[in-house]
Amino acid sequence: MADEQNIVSAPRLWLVLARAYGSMVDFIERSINAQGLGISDFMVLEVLLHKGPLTISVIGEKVLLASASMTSAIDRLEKRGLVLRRSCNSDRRIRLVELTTEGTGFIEEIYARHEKDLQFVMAGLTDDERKTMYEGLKKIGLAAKVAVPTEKCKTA
Amino acid sequence: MADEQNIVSAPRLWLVLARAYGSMVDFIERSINAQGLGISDFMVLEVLLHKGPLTISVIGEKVLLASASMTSAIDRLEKRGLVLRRSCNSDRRIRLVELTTEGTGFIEEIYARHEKDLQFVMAGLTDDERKTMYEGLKKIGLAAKVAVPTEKCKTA
DNA sequence: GAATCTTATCTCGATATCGAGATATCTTAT
DNA sequence: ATAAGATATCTCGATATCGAGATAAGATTC
Repeated sequence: MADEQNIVSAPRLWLVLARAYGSMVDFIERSINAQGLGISDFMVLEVLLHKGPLTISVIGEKVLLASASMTSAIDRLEKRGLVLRRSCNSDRRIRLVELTTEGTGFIEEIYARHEKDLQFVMAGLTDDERKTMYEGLKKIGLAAKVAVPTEKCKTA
Repeated sequence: MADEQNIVSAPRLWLVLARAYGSMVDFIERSINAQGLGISDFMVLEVLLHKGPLTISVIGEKVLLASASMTSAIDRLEKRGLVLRRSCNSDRRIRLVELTTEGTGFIEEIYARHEKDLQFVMAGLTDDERKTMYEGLKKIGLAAKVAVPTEKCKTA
């Protein structure tokens, strides 16, 4: 089905996209949960590893967490000694979050495995396929972000 | 970046996949939340609409919810009068869940809009692109489901 | 410099989800 | 028929997340 000449309908494509995403998340979680780390906390650490110290709200934008969720995420990581909050003299509203030495080693090792895992899962894709998927997914993501959903026709 | 000749790395492809998924979920939620319906509840109703009455565990497999989550999902929908649980004589462990008349009308209307929304967001994709993405996403999903994450090298 | 607006973070209460375990029922082997 | 195991659902407690509102500090306007 949906093989040779059949057109892939939007709902079918969305379904397979959602399934692929779900399987990927499961897969990634299986690797990460071993260290007692959730995906969100992992993403926070990863951002800090690759971008250096950042404010809580900037991290939140990168990992797509609301401010309330960020507060507890950083709380969790701080309690485990993986990050620390540092106050800033020039702007005292801000708390700059940075990895501790322990946190750096921790996330470096996990991320290295994570990257290998991703490469392994995507090994079956040719460069052309990757390119097409990359562009297509970007198109979808952008369209979804900009689009306004169909309104219910209200009689009022 | 990642344009003409550059190879799309696995992490980049995963990132854009995750972003596209997130934007799509937001988009779909914007449309569905208006009716005070969450994505999971929407999916439950949708499955019932297209497959007819099903047991709780079968629905759970289709919408990827754990049994505990299914119990409360069906509770929510039943409380709103959109579905009902029917006991089964041939197997009294089972509860067959079916749409009420009201539930049927409700989900039919919402799903029609949902389908239009999906088509709109994906309108920019050619048939070839859809096909490649469909196959590629299936590959990724399958690989992720089968794969065993890299193990941490334990010294024990 | 006081009033007002904006921004960054935190607190609180509500919710969806899950894992583990309880219960009831069905199935199978003896 | 009975025991043992499998299956379907539910209950309970824990968790991550969010929205709304509180607080504090910086920025702007008069």
